[in-house]
Amino acid sequence: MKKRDLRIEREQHRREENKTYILNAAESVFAKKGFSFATMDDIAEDAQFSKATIYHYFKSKKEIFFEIMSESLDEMNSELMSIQKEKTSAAKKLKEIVRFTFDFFERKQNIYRIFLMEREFMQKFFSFIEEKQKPASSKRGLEYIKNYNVKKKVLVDVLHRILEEGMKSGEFRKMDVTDTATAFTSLVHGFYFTRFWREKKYDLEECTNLIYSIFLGGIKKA
Amino acid sequence: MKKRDLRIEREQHRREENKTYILNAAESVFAKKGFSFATMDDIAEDAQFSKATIYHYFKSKKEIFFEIMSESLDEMNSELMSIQKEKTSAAKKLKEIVRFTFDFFERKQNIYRIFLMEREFMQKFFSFIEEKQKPASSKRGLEYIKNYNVKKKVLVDVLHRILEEGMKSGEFRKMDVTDTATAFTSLVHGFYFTRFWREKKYDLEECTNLIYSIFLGGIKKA
Amino acid sequence: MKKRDLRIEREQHRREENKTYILNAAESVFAKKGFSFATMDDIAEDAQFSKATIYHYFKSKKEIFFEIMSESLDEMNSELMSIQKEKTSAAKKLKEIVRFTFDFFERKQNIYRIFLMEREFMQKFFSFIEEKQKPASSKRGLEYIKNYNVKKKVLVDVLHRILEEGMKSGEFRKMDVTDTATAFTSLVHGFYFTRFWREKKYDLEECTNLIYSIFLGGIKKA
Amino acid sequence: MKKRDLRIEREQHRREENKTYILNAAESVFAKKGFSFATMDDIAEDAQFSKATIYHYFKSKKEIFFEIMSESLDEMNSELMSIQKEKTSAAKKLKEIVRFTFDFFERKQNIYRIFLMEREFMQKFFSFIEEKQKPASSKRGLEYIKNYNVKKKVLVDVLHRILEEGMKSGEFRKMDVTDTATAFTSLVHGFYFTRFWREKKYDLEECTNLIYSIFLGGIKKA
DNA sequence: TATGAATGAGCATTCATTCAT
DNA sequence: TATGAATGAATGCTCATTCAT
Repeated sequence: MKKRDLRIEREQHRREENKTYILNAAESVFAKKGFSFATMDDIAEDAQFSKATIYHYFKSKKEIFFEIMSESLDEMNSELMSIQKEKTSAAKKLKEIVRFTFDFFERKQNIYRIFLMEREFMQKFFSFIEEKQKPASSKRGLEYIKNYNVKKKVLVDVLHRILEEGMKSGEFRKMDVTDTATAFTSLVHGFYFTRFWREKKYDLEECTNLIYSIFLGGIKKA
Repeated sequence: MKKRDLRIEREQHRREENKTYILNAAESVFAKKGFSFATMDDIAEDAQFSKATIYHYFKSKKEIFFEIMSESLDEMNSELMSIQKEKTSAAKKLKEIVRFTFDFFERKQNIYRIFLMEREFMQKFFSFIEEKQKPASSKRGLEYIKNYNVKKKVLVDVLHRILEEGMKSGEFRKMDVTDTATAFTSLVHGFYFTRFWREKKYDLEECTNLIYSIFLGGIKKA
Repeated sequence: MKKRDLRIEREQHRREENKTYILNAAESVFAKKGFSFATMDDIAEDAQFSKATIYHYFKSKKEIFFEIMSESLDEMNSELMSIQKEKTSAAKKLKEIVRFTFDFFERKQNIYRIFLMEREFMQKFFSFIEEKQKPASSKRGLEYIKNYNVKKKVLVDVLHRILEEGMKSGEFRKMDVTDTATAFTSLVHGFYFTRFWREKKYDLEECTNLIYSIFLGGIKKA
Repeated sequence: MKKRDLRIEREQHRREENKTYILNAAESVFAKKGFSFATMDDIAEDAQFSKATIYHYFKSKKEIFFEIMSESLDEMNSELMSIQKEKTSAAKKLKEIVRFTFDFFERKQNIYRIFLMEREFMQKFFSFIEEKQKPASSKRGLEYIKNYNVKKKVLVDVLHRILEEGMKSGEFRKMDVTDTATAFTSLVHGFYFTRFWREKKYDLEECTNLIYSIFLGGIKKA
């Protein structure tokens, strides 16, 4: 009995492991080539499996992509929630978020970029790719979006809560929380996005400090 | 002689006109479908020319895309320089830039998005698409990039000058100009990029004010 | 003006000619391999065009197949109608139909076989192939079927009219026309279908006589 | 010893049972989808076994198909021989054969259709499918064909004998037996084959009577 | 024995680009 | 100049069959 259980467990473990290999390979390929330029052959080669085997584990290229996005969001969410629970000032939490975000983006590279452009991407994704396919998969697309929106919500909530804390504690001036959160996100994500635009390169510490200081203090002379 | 000149001139004029038709059609198609999902057939249909004719005016899909980007940059540059020349405070100029940028992005839609993601896109574009093709076109790619960098420089310079003005005049506190310009660009572009992320939608005036106020004053309680 | 017209005409002629080449190639391939085993590569190779060119002329493998069936029906119909108009006895007309049918089948080979099994084939064809595709093409499928049924009707009508003539003229005994036509069709088509079953092979004259004699006189001793 | 025998017997029995399950499942799938559209996955799912298990019992999709055909032939043969042994008139035996055949076809549906088209199918089957494979399996194909021809012979023989009986007894007029048997088979099978062609549907009794009456009496006025 | 995993060989279809007129 | 025709090279996905446990 035990033996059997163990074997099944081991099998399942291997299955999970293989899925992970494929997901990693795919992430790397997507990052290098973007969604449409990445081919299943690329992914298969990178994962060292045959193309057909990839289809054993995932239904389609799309599914692989969504899986990657979903896992990234999970990782991000868990870290953000742990930052929010820390017992420090709101300002420090904001700074931590900036630092974590840059670090995370760096690790996740282009994947996260695609994910942030979402609506445009999704739009294209669903209205273009799916419209050409069986209506059945459209539903699947909607599921992904729903699932995805839920996860995204966490990120927004954490930010709102920290800003509220800071206003209550007097660290921050009273402002509309949503607007402020919007500006914060814009600044952080925008900094990452536009990084290739710049001549000057910033390391993690530098950019954290720059963003933090501008967001806190603005540029106006007191 | 004169007659001949006129004929050539007329011919050239027609040629320019046709190029513009195609460029407009392509812009609309790219905006709707993105670069890779847009097909030459789409563009040809939209422009009401045959596909082969498109190739009489442009060497490739890529060239069309670069042409569009290049023209957008020209338009942007001319406007930014005229803002810079205005005889108002640096703060007001900054606000004008914010407003113009949002308006411009709105008009250019996805095209500008692609353009802003540039390096990532270019990277993919050149290292990936071109590497598979005749080395000849790589040179062409480099030309595009050079031409493009020159135009981009204008944009950065304008910003630097305005910030310097503001610091000199005492409107802004003394900061590193490059860093501050970077933060400004990040905030503005980031705000535009992440717009699909948000539940709340902002109109031109609202977002101009929000960005301007955060950038000027920060969030810290004085 | 004339020149231009001629050129256009010639062009169109060439187009028609190419379509015919492809159709012939496809007919031969379908005949040899059947619908599902026939590949577009086979057809392209046989037609001496690139696969992509085939798609220039026809939307899909399916469309090619339907085109072939449709043209076959047209040919058959025009011949049957001309037989019906002849000024001979009903019995002779029947014999002519038998002869023509065998000859036609021989020329059209397996294509006609597929076409005769129709409902089974179509059923499979539409419910299986199409269900996997965009709903749009289902409509196209229906159009084909409608068009096809109309053409089929001609064949049935001709037979009915000849049998009625024969009964009126006293050549045939009074029977239900529909039933008799059914039996006739069954016998003729059945003879062709089961030909591979048999050891003994029949030439056109032999089988025409056999079928004609059995159908007219039965096997019962008077 | 005895124990061992029982175990082996039981094992073999189970094996036979499983084969039957699979064959039934396959028959149903082939009937619904035809040979090429039926996938081993379909069959495995229907049989509630894993695909690999199917391969434990049968060498290939082809083998499954031939097994089904072979069993059908056995069933048909045993019934036909029992009809031939009945002590009635040749005419009545013919009618019984018509009735049985329609009933049998109805039960076997598309399977029998495929089987009747045999040569065309086989042709495709062997010259096309097999030629691409190891020559070894070609031999296997030949075995199938041989085995199959033997079984088919029974069917032909029964018919010949009945017709001879009828001619001897004076029920039927003197005709070439082979030709007459050919016509009979053509009529019966043809009637079944072309059934989807018809608007009017016939039940078992109706079509038995129609075919019987035409075959016996022909359509000519006495 | 039974099965999940793995795969090679295909296949219909698409698309940027070139060619001939 | 303008265009219909032609095509090579992909591309996502499928499936009968084999393998390892």
